[in-house]
Amino acid sequence: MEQIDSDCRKVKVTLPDGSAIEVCAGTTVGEVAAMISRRLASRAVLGIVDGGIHDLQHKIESDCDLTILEEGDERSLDALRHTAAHVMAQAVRRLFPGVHMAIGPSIATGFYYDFDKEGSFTPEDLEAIEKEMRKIVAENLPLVREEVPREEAIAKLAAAGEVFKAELVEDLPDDYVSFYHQGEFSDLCRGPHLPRTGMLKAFKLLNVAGAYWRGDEKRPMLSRIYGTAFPTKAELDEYLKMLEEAARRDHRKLGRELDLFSVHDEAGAGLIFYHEKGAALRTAVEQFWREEHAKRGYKYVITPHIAESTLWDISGHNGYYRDNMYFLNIDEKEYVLKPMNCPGHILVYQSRSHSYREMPIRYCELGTVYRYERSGVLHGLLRVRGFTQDDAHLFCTPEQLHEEITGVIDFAIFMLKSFGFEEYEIFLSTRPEKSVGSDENWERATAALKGALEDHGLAYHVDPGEGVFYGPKIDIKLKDALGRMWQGPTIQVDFNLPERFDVNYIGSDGEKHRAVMIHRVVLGSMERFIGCLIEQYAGAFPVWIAPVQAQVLSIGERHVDYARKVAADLLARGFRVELDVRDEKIGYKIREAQLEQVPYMVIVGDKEQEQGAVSVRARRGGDMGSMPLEQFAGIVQGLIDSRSCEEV
RNA sequence: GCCGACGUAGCUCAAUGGUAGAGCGGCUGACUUGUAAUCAGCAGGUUGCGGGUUCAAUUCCCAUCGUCGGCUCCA
Repeated sequence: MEQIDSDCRKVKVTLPDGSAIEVCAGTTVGEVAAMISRRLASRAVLGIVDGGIHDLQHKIESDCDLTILEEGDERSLDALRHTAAHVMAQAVRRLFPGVHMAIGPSIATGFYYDFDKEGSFTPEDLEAIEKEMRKIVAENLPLVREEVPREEAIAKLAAAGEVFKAELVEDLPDDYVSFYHQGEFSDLCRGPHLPRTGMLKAFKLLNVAGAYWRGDEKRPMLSRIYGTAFPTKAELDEYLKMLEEAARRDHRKLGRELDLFSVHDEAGAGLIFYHEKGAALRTAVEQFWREEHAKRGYKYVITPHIAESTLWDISGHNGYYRDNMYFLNIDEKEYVLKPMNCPGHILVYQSRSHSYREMPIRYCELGTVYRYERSGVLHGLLRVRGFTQDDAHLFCTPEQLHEEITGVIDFAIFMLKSFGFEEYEIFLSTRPEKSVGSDENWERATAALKGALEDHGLAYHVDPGEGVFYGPKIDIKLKDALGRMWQGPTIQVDFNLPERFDVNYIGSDGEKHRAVMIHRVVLGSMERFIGCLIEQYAGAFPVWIAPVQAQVLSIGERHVDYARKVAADLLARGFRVELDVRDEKIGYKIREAQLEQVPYMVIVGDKEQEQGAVSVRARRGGDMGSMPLEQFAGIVQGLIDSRSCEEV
């Protein structure tokens, strides 16, 4: 144990095991680690001081709880990646001296750094940068924190031409800002960081991309390099393997391989053509959707795809949504290809008056809408220009709002669960600065949304002020194979359209009252949902939605008639069945059906033909042996009825 | 839309300025098949589309459409 200077001010440091040591005020976290053990000193990377994460060079000035984090600790991952970002920036500065740095944080999957560079980085540049990074790691430079007065920092950065960095400091409220130095490199940074560059063991630069400074398209376009880093090579390799695995699950790849859908240059970007199998999948989902809506008191309506511009003047879309709309000119009149279903549903509602006794009224429609999306954002099925919303509009009294919202959230969660989605995130967006509707209504609706989430015990994030101008909303975001989030179900309260269209009901007092409207989708859109579904199941759909539920395979020529009979029987029972009587070996046919992820292969040869039976092979379980056709049909029907993800 | 990469047979990918090739798939034939690929032959391309440079362009340049990775926005 180190000698403690007896006349220093003593502070008590409590360790996780409850023991405490006394050290002089000003002792660093790293020095405390060294007092505890030599091993800890060599492995320590960071310290948690009273819950806050700090560098080893952080000075302890008062009594505190301290946890020393060792290399590999999950809680040090952010710092590790942030350090990797600095090392990358240092490498870039060495190789491209004229380049200025913007911002370089750690992110959920790694880190990035934005640079202002003439031209952009090439893949060869990335290799060179990575090589230089390894050199910097080998140099094992210590990262040293320095506090600098704000104004001095701004002057220093401005003098160095680091305008982006200077701007960042301008926006910081503190009197002092911190810099981290490693060798010849220094960077404005809040920290914390690993103690030395040598502790960076496993990293990889992944790709380059353009990114606007501060995400603002009016500001300069910077070059962003993405990379990732892990405590160990094994973890990095595992992550890279996961990326490869994700690429295999990519719905665009599977969509082609499984013959589900396509897009065509001739037709235009972002427009989806469902092939027979994709359509079968979608139809299965839709059928379930319709049944569940009927059960919950929704009434299906059908509205036109185009409507005169005047309708969109009333709704206001012609103003604020115009950039996203497609227009048609017919007989010198302007028509709009509908970007939303709401005005149509309102017209249905408005076609006669409604009593409070009828409320709530729930109209639903699988309504296909078209929205202009900028070319750069299109993405397979997940972001398209023509899509079918699984839409519904609920008209209710203000008093019914809470119950309706609760019902919708319940419904949305039920739908996600039915399709095996367990991972999603919920966002509640509250009133923005510019909005319509009374304080009372906003409060009531926001409370209803919040209350419904809490009733369900659902964790959610609040996006303050991120609501739409017409009302608060809940968004549920689904993850794709790569973990990117896509908005699926959404529930939006609307105070605007009821005003614009004068949507009302007759109350018990015989007077007209303003109805409240809820827009909601419980899947999102069919396109996006199907896309997520493909990735969710990696193409191996549960039997109840599988495009082909069973494929009948004949062994030889003399079994063709029997195979046809079996297939016809299964078809008649309502199953989705395909027949393969090609002149091929059974192994070949099985392989093909297997690659297409058909849940059940029904194999018929001499034995089956004699016994009037079928031999069943499951895509997962393999050979299930011979059984009467009736029995097989029963198994499949059972799985369909229970919407089971498990297979026999 | 912006930044960058990419676009060759249905699919996956070769061909770095000199007449475009493979595997899989497709078609035809032979084999008559028992639980993840039988063999042989044949067909298939105005190299996304349009310009330009060149004696000559898949290859170099420009423009355009599309795809991919991001930025921004949204179901």
